[in-house]
Amino acid sequence: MKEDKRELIRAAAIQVFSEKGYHEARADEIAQAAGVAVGTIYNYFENKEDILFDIFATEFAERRRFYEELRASGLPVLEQIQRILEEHFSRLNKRRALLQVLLRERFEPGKELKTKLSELYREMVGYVEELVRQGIEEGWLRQCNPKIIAHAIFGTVESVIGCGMIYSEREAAGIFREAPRELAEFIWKGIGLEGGG
Amino acid sequence: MKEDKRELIRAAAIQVFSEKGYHEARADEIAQAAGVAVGTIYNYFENKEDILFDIFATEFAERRRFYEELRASGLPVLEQIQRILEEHFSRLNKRRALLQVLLRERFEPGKELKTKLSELYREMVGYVEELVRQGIEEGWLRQCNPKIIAHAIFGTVESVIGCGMIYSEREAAGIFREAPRELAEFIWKGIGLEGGG
Amino acid sequence: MKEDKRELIRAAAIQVFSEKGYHEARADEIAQAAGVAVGTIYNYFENKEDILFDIFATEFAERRRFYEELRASGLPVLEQIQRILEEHFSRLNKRRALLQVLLRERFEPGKELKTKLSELYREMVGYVEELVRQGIEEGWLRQCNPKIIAHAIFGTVESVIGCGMIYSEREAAGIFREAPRELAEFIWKGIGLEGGG
Amino acid sequence: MKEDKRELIRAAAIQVFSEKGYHEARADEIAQAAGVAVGTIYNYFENKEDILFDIFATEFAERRRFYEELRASGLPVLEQIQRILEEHFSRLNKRRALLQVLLRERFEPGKELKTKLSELYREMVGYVEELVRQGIEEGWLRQCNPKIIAHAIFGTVESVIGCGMIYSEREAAGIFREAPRELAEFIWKGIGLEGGG
DNA sequence: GATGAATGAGGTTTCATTCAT
DNA sequence: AATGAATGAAACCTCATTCAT
Repeated sequence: MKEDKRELIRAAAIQVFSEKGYHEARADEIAQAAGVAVGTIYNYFENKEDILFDIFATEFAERRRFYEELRASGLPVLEQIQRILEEHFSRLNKRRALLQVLLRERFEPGKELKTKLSELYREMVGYVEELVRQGIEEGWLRQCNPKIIAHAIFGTVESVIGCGMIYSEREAAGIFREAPRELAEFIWKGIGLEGGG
Repeated sequence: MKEDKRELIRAAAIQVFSEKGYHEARADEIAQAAGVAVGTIYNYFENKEDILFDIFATEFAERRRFYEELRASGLPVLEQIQRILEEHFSRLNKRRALLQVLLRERFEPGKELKTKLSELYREMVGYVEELVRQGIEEGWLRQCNPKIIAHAIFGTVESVIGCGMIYSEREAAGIFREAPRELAEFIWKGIGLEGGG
Repeated sequence: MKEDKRELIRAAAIQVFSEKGYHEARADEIAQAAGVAVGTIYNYFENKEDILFDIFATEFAERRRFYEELRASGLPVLEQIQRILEEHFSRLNKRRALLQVLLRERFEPGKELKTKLSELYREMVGYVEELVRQGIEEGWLRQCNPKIIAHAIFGTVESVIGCGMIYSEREAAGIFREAPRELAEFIWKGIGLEGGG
Repeated sequence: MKEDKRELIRAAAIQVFSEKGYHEARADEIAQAAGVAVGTIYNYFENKEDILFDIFATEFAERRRFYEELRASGLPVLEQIQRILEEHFSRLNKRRALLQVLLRERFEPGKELKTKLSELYREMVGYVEELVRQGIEEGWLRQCNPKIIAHAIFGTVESVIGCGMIYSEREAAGIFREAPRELAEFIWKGIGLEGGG
């Protein structure tokens, strides 16, 4: 019940943030989108920033869980990376608004939020960085700088999310359909052993 | 003379935007950073949005010129891509603030600005897309979706700029030093012909 | 039963009002201090103002009873004034919070509340004024303006209550201990017949 | 010029605060009373609290100067006390609104303001306390607790100011006319040597 | 009668923009 | 052309009060 309302507001905020951006999103709009009064928002969140932070924290908690299950799975590193991409893209359509918010606001400055979001983001990239590092050690991946490559991988994925913001709905849909396969191959060839498979 | 002052304000705005983000940047701060009065800003720019747009437009005009010279150069496609990366990274350190602004605000919504920025961004990616398309046709690059791959390339590059915002100065410096070589290899292997080089 | 709850809320309100002042006191805080839900407050009081008014009215009703008993007692005027001071100070420690509220909010404006409180306050002072007037008529007190002197007497007493708000607990305790004797002498000499006693 | 505007706003605030009390006074009302836009207030003051503090600080700085000149004057203590009362009452009519604000809000709570105002108030009373202490030492005044008596003196004076808030304009005027003489006598007899003069 | 989540009017404050100097 | 004080619309957020449970 209580969590329902909080969830409702978060969902509305994701929608509005994705349409207008965090700064352009007005508290009343979020309230209206959630079908509640403005004041209600503030019964569940400290302030507007807190909503944004909560969106990041919730999503990243979910990802963290996913990554840790994966890590515990004992699957080969390459397969783990594939799973991450699959997972990511399989949810892209359902959660486009969310991902756009994450993409757009991840460097959002403003006191502590900036620091908090940076931490979360670094942690996310950190998981992939670790995978890459293992891959190299285990000889599945070519020699490379794991941090830079991890960021590059995130970058390729994020660029596709960004397409949702600059192309028409129709065009974006096509991109989203093909992107998983295209990117997997791009990344795979980009970091795999030469001539590898 | 007149352009000097305008340039001064733009430079100040880039600095402030990169530190605080477009929305958190106050007109007064920009003025102060530029060493002029607030009112002066409005003698050279319509409004705050206009400054941001001008930053994008100026930078993109420069890139456009660069791309077009490159296109006219008749160099092999692969070399052209290399030149783009070189150009990009060789200027990264001098222009970090600018690139951070471009990265952070490129999806900035708000009426017409969004449309304008999207257009500029699409155009930029379009150049690379075209190169990739040519590369495939000419048999230098493997079969792939040029639009998606062009975005992916942009994504890898942007991800490195983003590092400047989430790591310490020291750590970022290290990343910036190694990134050009790392990314060039990543991209090259990612899109080159198998076993190619 | 019913009155118990009302009493509980009033007591909590006195506490919170004395700590934060009427305006800074939040309905939730009062509820929490009373150990009830916010809604419950509104089963016993019209609104926040009503609580404040009730605090004044209750206290003033008590004082009124005291003054009228005193008046009916037929005691000499001077003794009556002494009794008032005694009564006041003997209860000061037990009811510091209440007296601070009365002191702080007695000129509280706001539509009808102001008028009501002013009336109550005028009435209180009126009792003393009347005593002073009688004292003069009966020749026990020197010639003076009874209204002004009555206010002055109230003022001296109130100033001591105010000490509770600006000095440390320890220092205030010392003041409260000595104040009754000091003020009684001050007032007595101030209004008594010259050389009188 | 710049100070004129600040002065204008302060004066308007005194007026509005005295009519409605600090908490009921709305920023727009102050602006309107000052004949400026709301925003202008915030070019001269941090926030609403800052205006109130400034009113106190300005007035108390003035009093401090007056007290220190007096102290340096070498006048007999009793005369100094008389001068303080004279000064106070001679300005009462011109500055009724100001004094009402000071009276009403001196215990105003709210974070730091409370502490600051308490300090200022303690300092004010401290001057009189010191005078009383000297008076006792020099044998002009009877033995008494200087701190309590200083507060009592302030209390008598404040009570008269309070009359301005509970009586009609007409009645208050009469009180203000007679109060200086009445109070001076009351205080004088209250603290002077018995049978003294 | 008690509860406390929901409400939304209304307050303070910010800050892009203007314009008289 | 430069200035920067003045502007006031608009945003965030608070909190007294209500009312369904």
